[in-house]
Amino acid sequence: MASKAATLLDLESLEMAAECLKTIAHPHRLRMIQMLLSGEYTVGELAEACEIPSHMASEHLRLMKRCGLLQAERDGRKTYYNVAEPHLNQLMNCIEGRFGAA
Amino acid sequence: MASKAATLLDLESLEMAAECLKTIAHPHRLRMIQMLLSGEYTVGELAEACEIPSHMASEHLRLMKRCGLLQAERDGRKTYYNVAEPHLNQLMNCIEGRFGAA
DNA sequence: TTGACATATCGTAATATTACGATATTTTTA
DNA sequence: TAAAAATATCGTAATATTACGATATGTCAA
Repeated sequence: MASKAATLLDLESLEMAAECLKTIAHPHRLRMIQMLLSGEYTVGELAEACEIPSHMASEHLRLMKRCGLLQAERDGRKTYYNVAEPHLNQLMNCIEGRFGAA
Repeated sequence: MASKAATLLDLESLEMAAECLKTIAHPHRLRMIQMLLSGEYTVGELAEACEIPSHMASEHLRLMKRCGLLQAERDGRKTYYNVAEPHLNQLMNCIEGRFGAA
């Protein structure tokens, strides 16, 4: 536990944070993140879980990869995605704590 | 510490979560939330801190109030806003942990 | 009541996001 | 090489969001 400083973030950091949150703020993307926090999945698997065509899943994944949330690893003709940003786990815990039935 | 269940949220919950995150995902709104986590502020104070006209601050605050993140309390001709959703504190910690210089 | 102050709402133009059909790329198998 | 599978990208129409001037509402003080 380091400095639990109450310093306000500067505008530039807030803009980056906002862009990142905006990327996460989509039901299908939240579902994908939730799945990926427990392991790797292919585009097709994620698409099926979200009940969307795989080319749309691919696009969602591209956006999340672009801002550093995910990373991809190709194996043959499949692409496995996984979580690149460790803070996503904590963030998802917040969301589950707020919106989970529990 | 209750059930740290890894259950996936249903689509409806994810949609609510997404809408909430989308509301937060804006640099001025993040700044307002960060300030409000340390106490009450008026529309004018928040507007000045964000360097935006107060009628725009009012609009941002209305959106955050609408989805239950904030609540307002009028005192004379001023309106004091404060945090209504306790999870915001934890969520902001995540964001500060990720984007703070620290 | 009048004027000033603080906040809220409306209308709308500019911009951003989303979904999705069409098409392209990469890789495996026949 | 040809065909199929798995992803990725492009173009664009529909929709949503944002900023902001104009205007309205509510409150206080003279």
